[in-house]
Amino acid sequence: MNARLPAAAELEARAAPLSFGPLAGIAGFHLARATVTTQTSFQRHIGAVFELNKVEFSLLMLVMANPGIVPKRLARALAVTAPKLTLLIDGLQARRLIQRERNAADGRSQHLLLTERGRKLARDAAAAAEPMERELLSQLSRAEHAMLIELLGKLSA
Amino acid sequence: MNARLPAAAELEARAAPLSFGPLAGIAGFHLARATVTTQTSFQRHIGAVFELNKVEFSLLMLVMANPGIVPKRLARALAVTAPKLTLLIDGLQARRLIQRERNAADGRSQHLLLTERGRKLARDAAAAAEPMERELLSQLSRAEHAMLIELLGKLSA
DNA sequence: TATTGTTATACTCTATAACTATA
DNA sequence: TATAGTTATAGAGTATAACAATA
Repeated sequence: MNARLPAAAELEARAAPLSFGPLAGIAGFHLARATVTTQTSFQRHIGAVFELNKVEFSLLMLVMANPGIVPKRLARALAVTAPKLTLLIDGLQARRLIQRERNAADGRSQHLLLTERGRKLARDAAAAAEPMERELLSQLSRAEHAMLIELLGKLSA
Repeated sequence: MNARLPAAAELEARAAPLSFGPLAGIAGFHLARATVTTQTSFQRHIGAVFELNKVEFSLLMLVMANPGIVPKRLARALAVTAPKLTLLIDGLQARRLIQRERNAADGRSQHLLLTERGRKLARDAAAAAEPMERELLSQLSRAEHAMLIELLGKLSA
């Protein structure tokens, strides 16, 4: 026995390697595992720094890239329900990062825009995403990274 | 205007295509989007049929492939906390799908095993995963599917 | 009547700490 | 004193239905 290892790590090292069984061929399972890695990385590079969760970050990026986007479209792009989106927008608006604007032609709908503060934070957060992706590139070559994104795109099309 | 389209779909068709902006190059964003697809497919092929959520399914697969596995290891493999795992095991045990067994050598730990019912359900659910993956293969070639799993594996390593 | 967005409510998931029983 | 697992509790995320305003 190796006395330098704590009990749990020792047991782990001795144990038979974990078998994935039928999960080995299931894309969704590997997707979920990979998400743990990207989520941890996101949290460190962006989440903790800008006090944004993954969906809030994506929301800001989409409003930045599509100024005036209507909530309905955003809800679908982010795969969140309308009530959840209302709360998300409420929160970001309370932080003065985005603002709602009434649609003059149709009083039911609204347009979303970044405030000046929101634009600055969105730019900074987008910049912080670069080292985050570089970190992932340490496990993937640049070609693999591009290939991964392409394949994932085919799945969500 | 095309009167056959409902208003929302019509507006959507007319709107500028959604720009991903900086999200376009962020693997985690595409991971989240692809997960929507795999999750929907999982729900239809397995979740609804066997009344299992994603984690319960993975748990059964891992216990099937690694009989006698200890909860601690399972918690890490599934990326769930120990308290959550307790509740998951409670639920599956109440359905008589898995059983806990005390470790004779160390009374603190336990081993997990499928019951006869659990084995049958796990086999059936694993079989149902095949058409599910075939459905994904309709959007990906077999080579792309294998490549995707390999790349995801590198991310979670 | 249908649609956009909101409010209300309940349910699940997740995270932390405190506890037990064993070692 | 440390570890495996459990219980308790609070917080966040998610889903549904019911609603108000507008079309």
